[in-house]
Amino acid sequence: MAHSRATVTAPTARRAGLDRDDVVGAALALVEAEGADALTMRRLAAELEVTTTTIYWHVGHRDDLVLAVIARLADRQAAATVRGSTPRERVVSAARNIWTNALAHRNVTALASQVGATTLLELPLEVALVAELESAGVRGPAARDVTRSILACVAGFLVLAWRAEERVPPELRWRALWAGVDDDRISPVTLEVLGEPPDLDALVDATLTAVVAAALPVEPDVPTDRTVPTDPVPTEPRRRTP
Amino acid sequence: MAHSRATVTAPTARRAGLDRDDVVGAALALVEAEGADALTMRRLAAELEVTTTTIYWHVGHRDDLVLAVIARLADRQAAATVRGSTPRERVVSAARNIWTNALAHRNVTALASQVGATTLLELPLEVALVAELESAGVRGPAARDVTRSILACVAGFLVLAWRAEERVPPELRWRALWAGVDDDRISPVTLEVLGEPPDLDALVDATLTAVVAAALPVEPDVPTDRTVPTDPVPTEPRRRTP
DNA sequence: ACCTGAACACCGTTCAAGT
DNA sequence: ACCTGAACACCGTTCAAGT
Repeated sequence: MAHSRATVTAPTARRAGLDRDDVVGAALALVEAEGADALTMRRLAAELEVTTTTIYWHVGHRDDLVLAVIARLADRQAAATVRGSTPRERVVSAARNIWTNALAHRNVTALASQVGATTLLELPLEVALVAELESAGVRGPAARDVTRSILACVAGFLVLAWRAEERVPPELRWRALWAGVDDDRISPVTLEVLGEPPDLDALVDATLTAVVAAALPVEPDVPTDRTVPTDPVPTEPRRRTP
Repeated sequence: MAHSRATVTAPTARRAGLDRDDVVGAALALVEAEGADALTMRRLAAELEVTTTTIYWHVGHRDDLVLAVIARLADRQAAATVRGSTPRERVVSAARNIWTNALAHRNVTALASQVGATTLLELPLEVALVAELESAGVRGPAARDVTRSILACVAGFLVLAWRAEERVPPELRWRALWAGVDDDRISPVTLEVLGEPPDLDALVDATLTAVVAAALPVEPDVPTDRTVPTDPVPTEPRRRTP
Protein backbone atom coordinates (compact mmCIF):
# COMPACT_ATOMS: atom_id res chain seq x y z
CA MET A 1 0.00 0.00 0.00
CA ALA A 2 0.88 3.61 0.68
CA HIS A 3 3.10 4.44 -2.23
CA SER A 4 5.00 7.64 -2.24
CA ARG A 5 2.85 10.40 -3.61
CA ALA A 6 5.78 12.38 -4.95
CA THR A 7 5.87 13.27 -8.57
CA VAL A 8 8.29 10.60 -9.53
CA THR A 9 10.51 11.69 -12.35
CA ALA A 10 11.69 8.36 -13.65
CA PRO A 11 10.39 5.45 -11.65
CA THR A 12 12.49 2.82 -13.33
CA ALA A 13 13.75 -0.22 -11.57
CA ARG A 14 17.05 1.53 -11.06
CA ARG A 15 15.91 4.92 -9.81
CA ALA A 16 13.05 4.98 -7.38
CA GLY A 17 13.05 8.78 -7.43
CA LEU A 18 12.64 8.95 -3.69
CA ASP A 19 12.86 12.08 -1.63
CA ARG A 20 13.70 12.35 2.05
CA ASP A 21 10.26 13.84 2.50
CA ASP A 22 8.69 10.85 0.82
CA VAL A 23 10.39 8.49 3.22
CA VAL A 24 9.36 10.49 6.28
CA GLY A 25 5.82 10.81 4.95
CA ALA A 26 5.54 7.09 4.33
CA ALA A 27 6.90 6.40 7.80
CA LEU A 28 4.33 8.69 9.37
CA ALA A 29 1.54 7.06 7.41
CA LEU A 30 2.77 3.65 8.46
CA VAL A 31 2.86 4.56 12.13
CA GLU A 32 -0.57 6.18 12.06
CA ALA A 33 -2.04 3.19 10.28
CA GLU A 34 -0.42 0.32 12.09
CA GLY A 35 1.23 1.61 15.24
CA ALA A 36 4.71 2.44 16.42
CA ASP A 37 6.04 -1.10 16.26
CA ALA A 38 5.18 -1.40 12.59
CA LEU A 39 7.87 1.13 11.79
CA THR A 40 10.84 -1.04 10.95
CA MET A 41 13.41 -0.13 8.39
CA ARG A 42 12.72 -3.24 6.37
CA ARG A 43 8.96 -2.84 6.49
CA LEU A 44 9.18 0.77 5.43
CA ALA A 45 11.52 -0.15 2.59
CA ALA A 46 9.09 -2.78 1.39
CA GLU A 47 6.29 -0.23 1.54
CA LEU A 48 8.28 2.09 -0.70
CA GLU A 49 9.47 -0.78 -2.88
CA VAL A 50 13.13 -0.09 -2.31
CA THR A 51 15.93 -1.74 -0.40
CA THR A 52 16.52 -1.17 3.28
CA THR A 53 19.79 0.59 2.59
CA THR A 54 17.94 3.19 0.55
CA ILE A 55 16.11 4.24 3.68
CA TYR A 56 19.41 4.70 5.43
CA TRP A 57 20.74 6.81 2.61
CA HIS A 58 17.79 9.19 2.84
CA VAL A 59 17.12 9.51 6.55
CA GLY A 60 19.97 7.89 8.44
CA HIS A 61 19.35 5.79 11.53
CA ARG A 62 15.97 4.76 12.80
CA ASP A 63 16.12 7.24 15.66
CA ASP A 64 16.67 10.06 13.21
CA LEU A 65 13.73 8.84 11.19
CA VAL A 66 11.53 8.74 14.28
CA LEU A 67 12.45 12.30 15.17
CA ALA A 68 11.71 13.40 11.63
CA VAL A 69 8.33 11.69 11.76
CA ILE A 70 7.45 13.48 14.99
CA ALA A 71 8.61 16.82 13.65
CA ARG A 72 6.54 16.28 10.54
CA LEU A 73 3.39 15.68 12.52
CA ALA A 74 4.15 18.63 14.80
CA ASP A 75 4.29 20.84 11.72
CA ARG A 76 0.91 19.65 10.56
CA GLN A 77 -0.80 20.45 13.85
CA ALA A 78 -3.32 23.19 13.77
CA ALA A 79 -2.90 25.41 16.79
CA ALA A 80 -5.61 24.33 19.21
CA THR A 81 -7.77 27.08 20.58
CA VAL A 82 -7.88 27.82 24.27
CA ARG A 83 -11.37 28.31 25.63
CA GLY A 84 -12.75 29.80 28.81
CA SER A 85 -13.11 33.21 30.37
CA THR A 86 -11.47 32.88 33.76
CA PRO A 87 -7.75 32.17 34.12
CA ARG A 88 -8.40 28.78 35.62
CA GLU A 89 -10.72 27.79 32.84
CA ARG A 90 -8.23 28.84 30.23
CA VAL A 91 -5.31 27.08 31.88
CA VAL A 92 -7.31 23.89 32.25
CA SER A 93 -8.41 24.22 28.65
CA ALA A 94 -4.82 24.58 27.46
CA ALA A 95 -3.84 21.57 29.55
CA ARG A 96 -6.71 19.53 28.19
CA ASN A 97 -5.59 20.37 24.66
CA ILE A 98 -2.36 18.50 25.33
CA TRP A 99 -4.30 15.45 26.41
CA THR A 100 -6.71 15.62 23.49
CA ASN A 101 -3.90 15.97 21.02
CA ALA A 102 -1.85 13.15 22.48
CA LEU A 103 -4.87 10.89 22.38
CA ALA A 104 -5.73 11.89 18.82
CA HIS A 105 -2.25 10.92 17.66
CA ARG A 106 -1.64 8.13 20.10
CA ASN A 107 0.39 6.04 17.71
CA VAL A 108 2.89 8.78 17.07
CA THR A 109 2.81 9.71 20.74
CA ALA A 110 3.67 6.14 21.64
CA LEU A 111 6.50 6.25 19.14
CA ALA A 112 7.72 9.52 20.60
CA SER A 113 7.61 8.22 24.15
CA GLN A 114 9.77 5.26 23.13
CA VAL A 115 12.59 7.64 22.31
CA GLY A 116 11.71 10.15 25.02
CA ALA A 117 10.59 12.82 22.58
CA THR A 118 6.98 13.42 23.50
CA THR A 119 7.74 17.04 24.25
CA LEU A 120 8.92 17.52 20.70
CA LEU A 121 5.41 16.69 19.59
CA GLU A 122 3.59 18.71 22.19
CA LEU A 123 5.85 21.72 22.47
CA PRO A 124 3.51 24.19 20.73
CA LEU A 125 0.70 23.17 23.04
CA GLU A 126 3.00 23.46 26.03
CA VAL A 127 3.90 26.94 24.95
CA ALA A 128 0.22 27.83 24.85
CA LEU A 129 -0.21 26.41 28.34
CA VAL A 130 2.69 28.38 29.74
CA ALA A 131 1.33 31.53 28.11
CA GLU A 132 -1.98 31.02 29.88
CA LEU A 133 -0.20 30.46 33.16
CA GLU A 134 1.71 33.69 32.67
CA SER A 135 -1.43 35.70 32.13
CA ALA A 136 -2.92 34.02 35.19
CA GLY A 137 -0.02 35.38 37.21
CA VAL A 138 1.99 32.19 37.51
CA ARG A 139 5.55 32.52 36.28
CA GLY A 140 9.09 31.36 36.90
CA PRO A 141 9.70 28.07 38.71
CA ALA A 142 6.04 27.84 39.69
CA ALA A 143 5.01 27.92 36.05
CA ARG A 144 7.56 25.30 35.18
CA ASP A 145 6.40 23.03 37.98
CA VAL A 146 2.73 23.18 37.05
CA THR A 147 3.62 22.56 33.44
CA ARG A 148 5.70 19.50 34.27
CA SER A 149 3.03 18.27 36.62
CA ILE A 150 0.39 18.54 33.94
CA LEU A 151 2.63 16.81 31.41
CA ALA A 152 3.22 13.98 33.82
CA CYS A 153 -0.51 13.55 34.35
CA VAL A 154 -1.20 13.51 30.64
CA ALA A 155 1.58 10.99 30.06
CA GLY A 156 0.25 8.81 32.83
CA PHE A 157 -3.31 8.87 31.56
CA LEU A 158 -2.04 7.90 28.14
CA VAL A 159 -0.66 4.77 29.73
CA LEU A 160 -4.07 4.09 31.25
CA ALA A 161 -5.77 4.68 27.91
CA TRP A 162 -3.31 2.39 26.20
CA ARG A 163 -3.97 -0.21 28.79
CA ALA A 164 -7.72 0.13 28.64
CA GLU A 165 -8.14 -0.36 24.97
CA GLU A 166 -5.94 -3.19 23.85
CA ARG A 167 -3.10 -5.63 23.97
CA VAL A 168 -3.00 -6.11 27.70
CA PRO A 169 -3.82 -9.78 28.30
CA PRO A 170 -7.02 -10.49 30.25
CA GLU A 171 -5.25 -11.74 33.35
CA LEU A 172 -3.58 -8.36 33.76
CA ARG A 173 -6.75 -6.35 33.49
CA TRP A 174 -8.16 -4.44 36.46
CA ARG A 175 -10.99 -6.91 36.78
CA ALA A 176 -8.76 -9.93 37.05
CA LEU A 177 -6.31 -8.28 39.40
CA TRP A 178 -8.83 -6.84 41.81
CA ALA A 179 -10.90 -10.01 41.76
CA GLY A 180 -8.08 -11.66 43.63
CA VAL A 181 -7.95 -9.03 46.35
CA ASP A 182 -9.63 -9.76 49.63
CA ASP A 183 -9.10 -7.10 52.24
CA ASP A 184 -11.53 -6.43 55.05
CA ARG A 185 -10.56 -2.78 55.18
CA ILE A 186 -12.17 -2.33 51.77
CA SER A 187 -15.92 -2.49 51.30
CA PRO A 188 -17.39 -4.88 48.74
CA VAL A 189 -18.82 -1.99 46.73
CA THR A 190 -15.43 -0.44 46.30
CA LEU A 191 -13.79 -3.74 45.54
CA GLU A 192 -16.41 -4.45 42.93
CA VAL A 193 -16.08 -1.14 41.16
CA LEU A 194 -12.28 -1.19 41.17
CA GLY A 195 -12.45 -3.82 38.47
CA GLU A 196 -14.28 -1.51 36.12
CA PRO A 197 -12.62 0.98 33.81
CA PRO A 198 -13.01 4.65 34.70
CA ASP A 199 -14.39 7.36 32.44
CA LEU A 200 -11.00 8.52 31.28
CA ASP A 201 -11.96 11.87 29.80
CA ALA A 202 -13.87 12.91 32.89
CA LEU A 203 -11.04 11.70 35.08
CA VAL A 204 -8.42 13.62 33.15
CA ASP A 205 -10.58 16.67 33.41
CA ALA A 206 -10.98 16.35 37.17
CA THR A 207 -7.29 15.68 37.70
CA LEU A 208 -6.08 18.56 35.59
CA THR A 209 -8.56 20.82 37.31
CA ALA A 210 -7.27 19.76 40.70
CA VAL A 211 -3.66 20.33 39.75
CA VAL A 212 -4.41 23.72 38.24
CA ALA A 213 -6.57 24.76 41.16
CA ALA A 214 -3.75 24.00 43.55
CA ALA A 215 -1.34 26.10 41.55
CA LEU A 216 -3.36 29.18 40.71
CA PRO A 217 -3.82 31.96 43.21
CA VAL A 218 -7.05 31.59 45.05
CA GLU A 219 -10.25 32.89 43.66
CA PRO A 220 -12.29 33.89 46.70
CA ASP A 221 -15.93 32.96 47.39
CA VAL A 222 -15.47 29.72 45.62
CA PRO A 223 -15.30 26.18 46.87
CA THR A 224 -12.81 23.79 45.37
CA ASP A 225 -14.68 22.30 42.52
CA ARG A 226 -14.20 22.53 38.85
CA THR A 227 -17.07 24.69 37.87
CA VAL A 228 -15.05 27.81 37.75
CA PRO A 229 -16.41 30.88 39.44
CA THR A 230 -17.59 34.05 37.86
CA ASP A 231 -15.19 36.19 39.82
CA PRO A 232 -12.01 37.10 38.11
CA VAL A 233 -8.71 36.40 39.67
CA PRO A 234 -7.46 38.96 42.18
CA THR A 235 -3.91 38.95 41.00
CA GLU A 236 -3.36 41.17 38.06
CA PRO A 237 -4.76 39.25 35.15
CA ARG A 238 -2.42 40.10 32.34
CA ARG A 239 -4.05 40.12 28.97
CA ARG A 240 -2.54 38.32 26.09
CA THR A 241 -0.54 40.50 23.86
CA PRO A 242 -2.06 40.82 20.45
CA MET B 1 28.32 -13.34 36.56
CA ALA B 2 25.21 -14.03 38.58
CA HIS B 3 25.17 -17.78 38.79
CA SER B 4 22.18 -19.52 40.18
CA ARG B 5 22.40 -19.78 43.90
CA ALA B 6 20.41 -22.98 44.07
CA THR B 7 21.89 -26.02 45.68
CA VAL B 8 22.77 -27.72 42.45
CA THR B 9 22.58 -31.47 42.72
CA ALA B 10 24.80 -32.51 39.87
CA PRO B 11 26.15 -29.60 37.88
CA THR B 12 27.68 -31.63 35.12
CA ALA B 13 27.98 -30.42 31.58
CA ARG B 14 24.85 -32.37 30.73
CA ARG B 15 22.61 -31.39 33.59
CA ALA B 16 22.69 -27.78 34.65
CA GLY B 17 20.38 -28.58 37.56
CA LEU B 18 18.34 -25.50 36.92
CA ASP B 19 15.11 -24.67 38.63
CA ARG B 20 12.36 -22.43 37.36
CA ASP B 21 13.01 -20.28 40.40
CA ASP B 22 16.66 -20.02 39.47
CA VAL B 23 15.80 -18.75 36.02
CA VAL B 24 13.35 -16.18 37.33
CA GLY B 25 15.81 -15.08 40.00
CA ALA B 26 18.60 -14.66 37.49
CA ALA B 27 16.27 -12.69 35.24
CA LEU B 28 15.32 -10.37 38.08
CA ALA B 29 18.96 -9.84 38.98
CA LEU B 30 19.77 -9.12 35.36
CA VAL B 31 17.02 -6.54 35.04
CA GLU B 32 17.90 -4.82 38.30
CA ALA B 33 21.55 -4.67 37.35
CA GLU B 34 21.37 -3.71 33.70
CA GLY B 35 17.86 -2.57 32.91
CA ALA B 36 14.81 -3.96 31.21
CA ASP B 37 16.33 -4.18 27.75
CA ALA B 38 19.13 -6.41 28.99
CA LEU B 39 16.62 -9.18 29.56
CA THR B 40 16.84 -11.20 26.38
CA MET B 41 16.42 -14.94 26.26
CA ARG B 42 19.87 -15.44 24.83
CA ARG B 43 21.55 -13.13 27.30
CA LEU B 44 19.86 -14.80 30.23
CA ALA B 45 20.83 -18.21 28.91
CA ALA B 46 24.45 -17.11 28.64
CA GLU B 47 24.28 -15.78 32.19
CA LEU B 48 23.12 -19.17 33.39
CA GLU B 49 25.50 -21.02 31.07
CA VAL B 50 22.79 -22.96 29.32
CA THR B 51 21.18 -22.90 25.92
CA THR B 52 18.38 -20.53 25.02
CA THR B 53 15.95 -23.40 24.66
CA THR B 54 16.54 -24.36 28.27
CA ILE B 55 15.05 -21.03 29.32
CA TYR B 56 11.98 -21.81 27.27
CA TRP B 57 11.63 -25.18 28.86
CA HIS B 58 11.62 -23.69 32.34
CA VAL B 59 9.62 -20.50 32.00
CA GLY B 60 7.97 -20.47 28.60
CA HIS B 61 7.77 -17.32 26.52
CA ARG B 62 9.49 -14.10 27.34
CA ASP B 63 6.23 -12.47 28.40
CA ASP B 64 5.66 -15.25 30.90
CA LEU B 65 9.14 -14.75 32.22
CA VAL B 66 8.57 -11.03 32.60
CA LEU B 67 5.38 -11.63 34.57
CA ALA B 68 7.19 -14.10 36.78
CA VAL B 69 9.96 -11.59 37.42
CA ILE B 70 7.45 -8.95 38.46
CA ALA B 71 5.57 -11.36 40.68
CA ARG B 72 8.82 -12.37 42.31
CA LEU B 73 9.72 -8.80 43.17
CA ALA B 74 6.18 -8.11 44.37
CA ASP B 75 6.55 -11.00 46.79
CA ARG B 76 9.76 -9.58 48.18
CA GLN B 77 8.26 -6.19 48.91
CA ALA B 78 7.97 -5.26 52.51
CA ALA B 79 4.64 -3.65 53.17
CA ALA B 80 5.29 0.07 53.30
CA THR B 81 3.93 1.85 56.32
CA VAL B 82 1.37 4.59 55.97
CA ARG B 83 2.12 7.69 58.01
CA GLY B 84 0.08 10.67 59.11
CA SER B 85 -2.72 11.43 61.51
CA THR B 86 -5.38 13.08 59.38
CA PRO B 87 -7.13 11.15 56.61
CA ARG B 88 -5.61 13.39 53.95
CA GLU B 89 -2.13 12.92 55.29
CA ARG B 90 -2.54 9.19 55.33
CA VAL B 91 -3.99 8.99 51.84
CA VAL B 92 -1.20 11.14 50.48
CA SER B 93 1.30 9.00 52.33
CA ALA B 94 -0.13 5.82 50.83
CA ALA B 95 -0.04 7.42 47.41
CA ARG B 96 3.54 8.55 47.89
CA ASN B 97 4.50 5.01 48.80
CA ILE B 98 3.53 3.91 45.31
CA TRP B 99 5.79 6.55 43.82
CA THR B 100 8.68 5.76 46.13
CA ASN B 101 8.43 2.08 45.41
CA ALA B 102 8.21 2.50 41.67
CA LEU B 103 11.25 4.73 41.73
CA ALA B 104 13.18 2.34 43.94
CA HIS B 105 12.60 -0.47 41.45
CA ARG B 106 12.55 1.60 38.34
CA ASN B 107 14.14 -1.06 36.15
CA VAL B 108 11.53 -3.63 36.97
CA THR B 109 8.84 -0.96 36.75
CA ALA B 110 10.04 -0.07 33.28
CA LEU B 111 9.93 -3.73 32.35
CA ALA B 112 6.43 -4.02 33.75
CA SER B 113 5.20 -0.98 31.89
CA GLN B 114 6.43 -2.48 28.63
CA VAL B 115 3.97 -5.31 29.02
CA GLY B 116 1.31 -3.22 30.75
CA ALA B 117 1.72 -4.94 34.10
CA THR B 118 2.74 -2.14 36.43
CA THR B 119 -0.31 -2.77 38.55
CA LEU B 120 0.85 -6.31 39.16
CA LEU B 121 3.87 -4.85 40.89
CA GLU B 122 2.08 -2.15 42.82
CA LEU B 123 -1.12 -3.95 43.72
CA PRO B 124 -0.36 -4.36 47.45
CA LEU B 125 0.40 -0.65 47.70
CA GLU B 126 -2.75 0.18 45.77
CA VAL B 127 -4.73 -1.92 48.20
CA ALA B 128 -3.26 0.07 51.06
CA LEU B 129 -4.20 3.29 49.29
CA VAL B 130 -7.77 2.19 48.74
CA ALA B 131 -8.01 1.13 52.37
CA GLU B 132 -6.98 4.62 53.46
CA LEU B 133 -9.51 6.14 51.12
CA GLU B 134 -12.21 3.95 52.61
CA SER B 135 -11.46 5.05 56.11
CA ALA B 136 -11.44 8.63 54.89
CA GLY B 137 -14.99 8.15 53.68
CA VAL B 138 -14.29 7.78 49.99
CA ARG B 139 -15.66 4.59 48.46
CA GLY B 140 -17.22 3.16 45.36
CA PRO B 141 -16.55 4.83 41.99
CA ALA B 142 -15.04 7.87 43.70
CA ALA B 143 -12.41 5.70 45.35
CA ARG B 144 -11.67 4.01 42.05
CA ASP B 145 -11.30 7.33 40.28
CA VAL B 146 -8.87 8.82 42.79
CA THR B 147 -6.87 5.63 42.75
CA ARG B 148 -6.60 5.61 38.97
CA SER B 149 -5.79 9.28 38.96
CA ILE B 150 -2.98 8.79 41.42
CA LEU B 151 -1.64 5.85 39.47
CA ALA B 152 -1.64 7.89 36.30
CA CYS B 153 0.30 10.67 38.02
CA VAL B 154 2.87 8.26 39.37
CA ALA B 155 3.27 6.61 35.98
CA GLY B 156 3.69 9.99 34.35
CA PHE B 157 6.29 11.18 36.81
CA LEU B 158 8.20 8.00 36.23
CA VAL B 159 8.45 8.98 32.60
CA LEU B 160 9.80 12.36 33.68
CA ALA B 161 12.30 10.73 36.00
CA TRP B 162 13.38 8.39 33.26
CA ARG B 163 13.80 11.29 30.95
CA ALA B 164 15.67 13.39 33.45
CA GLU B 165 18.33 10.94 34.30
CA GLU B 166 19.56 9.31 31.15
CA ARG B 167 19.49 8.16 27.60
CA VAL B 168 17.54 11.05 26.17
CA PRO B 169 19.86 12.74 23.69
CA PRO B 170 20.87 16.33 24.51
CA GLU B 171 18.88 17.87 21.69
CA LEU B 172 15.69 16.47 23.19
CA ARG B 173 16.29 17.79 26.67
CA TRP B 174 14.15 20.55 28.15
CA ARG B 175 16.95 23.04 27.86
CA ALA B 176 17.48 22.51 24.16
CA LEU B 177 13.79 22.45 23.36
CA TRP B 178 12.85 25.55 25.30
CA ALA B 179 15.89 27.42 24.12
CA GLY B 180 14.31 27.44 20.68
CA VAL B 181 11.04 28.92 21.88
CA ASP B 182 10.47 32.61 21.45
CA ASP B 183 7.03 33.74 22.46
CA ASP B 184 6.26 37.23 23.67
CA ARG B 185 3.43 36.00 25.85
CA ILE B 186 6.00 34.29 28.04
CA SER B 187 8.34 36.26 30.25
CA PRO B 188 12.11 35.70 29.97
CA VAL B 189 12.27 34.46 33.56
CA THR B 190 9.78 31.72 32.88
CA LEU B 191 11.37 30.82 29.58
CA GLU B 192 14.73 30.56 31.26
CA VAL B 193 13.57 28.33 34.06
CA LEU B 194 11.59 26.03 31.80
CA GLY B 195 14.85 24.60 30.62
CA GLU B 196 15.80 23.46 34.07
CA PRO B 197 14.75 20.16 35.62
CA PRO B 198 12.21 20.33 38.43
CA ASP B 199 12.62 18.89 41.91
CA LEU B 200 10.77 15.71 41.13
CA ASP B 201 10.11 14.49 44.65
CA ALA B 202 8.69 17.81 45.73
CA LEU B 203 6.63 18.02 42.57
CA VAL B 204 5.17 14.56 43.01
CA ASP B 205 4.32 15.49 46.56
CA ALA B 206 2.54 18.66 45.53
CA THR B 207 0.67 16.95 42.73
CA LEU B 208 -0.52 14.02 44.80
CA THR B 209 -1.57 16.40 47.52
CA ALA B 210 -3.60 18.42 45.05
CA VAL B 211 -5.32 15.38 43.63
CA VAL B 212 -6.13 14.00 47.06
CA ALA B 213 -7.30 17.35 48.34
CA ALA B 214 -9.75 17.61 45.46
CA ALA B 215 -11.13 14.17 46.19
CA LEU B 216 -11.47 14.13 49.97
CA PRO B 217 -14.39 15.77 51.70
CA VAL B 218 -13.39 19.00 53.33
CA GLU B 219 -12.09 18.79 56.84
CA PRO B 220 -13.55 21.73 58.74
CA ASP B 221 -11.89 21.07 62.08
CA VAL B 222 -8.40 20.48 60.91
CA PRO B 223 -7.29 23.92 59.82
CA THR B 224 -3.65 23.63 58.94
CA ASP B 225 -1.72 20.52 58.64
CA ARG B 226 1.44 20.61 56.63
CA THR B 227 -0.05 19.82 53.30
CA VAL B 228 -3.51 20.99 52.73
CA PRO B 229 -4.52 24.50 53.61
CA THR B 230 -8.15 25.38 53.31
CA ASP B 231 -7.23 28.43 51.37
CA PRO B 232 -4.21 29.32 49.46
CA VAL B 233 -1.97 26.70 48.07
CA PRO B 234 1.59 27.81 47.68
CA THR B 235 2.82 28.25 44.18
CA GLU B 236 6.10 26.64 45.00
CA PRO B 237 6.18 22.95 45.74
CA ARG B 238 6.46 21.84 49.29
CA ARG B 239 9.41 20.00 50.66
CA ARG B 240 9.05 16.53 51.95
CA THR B 241 8.86 16.19 55.66
CA PRO B 242 11.79 14.31 57.09
C1' DA C 1 23.65 11.37 -6.36
C1' DC C 2 20.95 7.46 -5.67
C1' DC C 3 20.34 2.66 -5.13
C1' DT C 4 21.38 -2.60 -4.78
C1' DG C 5 23.29 -7.05 -2.65
C1' DA C 6 25.55 -9.32 0.64
C1' DA C 7 26.85 -9.59 5.10
C1' DC C 8 27.24 -9.02 10.47
C1' DA C 9 25.44 -9.31 14.92
C1' DC C 10 21.57 -9.47 17.13
C1' DC C 11 16.34 -10.81 18.39
C1' DG C 12 12.10 -14.50 19.86
C1' DT C 13 10.65 -18.97 18.95
C1' DT C 14 10.16 -23.96 17.47
C1' DC C 15 11.31 -28.71 16.82
C1' DA C 16 13.62 -32.90 16.63
C1' DA C 17 16.82 -35.21 19.11
C1' DG C 18 19.81 -36.67 22.90
C1' DT C 19 20.45 -38.63 27.98
C1' DA D 1 12.54 -34.73 33.12
C1' DC D 2 15.95 -31.79 31.47
C1' DC D 3 18.89 -30.04 28.00
C1' DT D 4 21.34 -29.39 23.26
C1' DG D 5 21.78 -28.05 18.15
C1' DA D 6 20.02 -26.49 14.22
C1' DA D 7 16.87 -23.81 12.07
C1' DC D 8 13.22 -20.02 10.84
C1' DA D 9 11.77 -15.47 10.46
C1' DC D 10 12.62 -11.39 11.99
C1' DC D 11 15.55 -6.94 13.67
C1' DG D 12 19.20 -2.49 12.96
C1' DT D 13 23.24 -1.43 10.59
C1' DT D 14 27.41 -1.29 7.45
C1' DC D 15 30.07 -1.59 3.32
C1' DA D 16 31.52 -2.28 -1.18
C1' DA D 17 29.78 -1.90 -5.48
C1' DG D 18 26.87 -0.56 -9.36
C1' DT D 19 24.74 3.35 -12.56
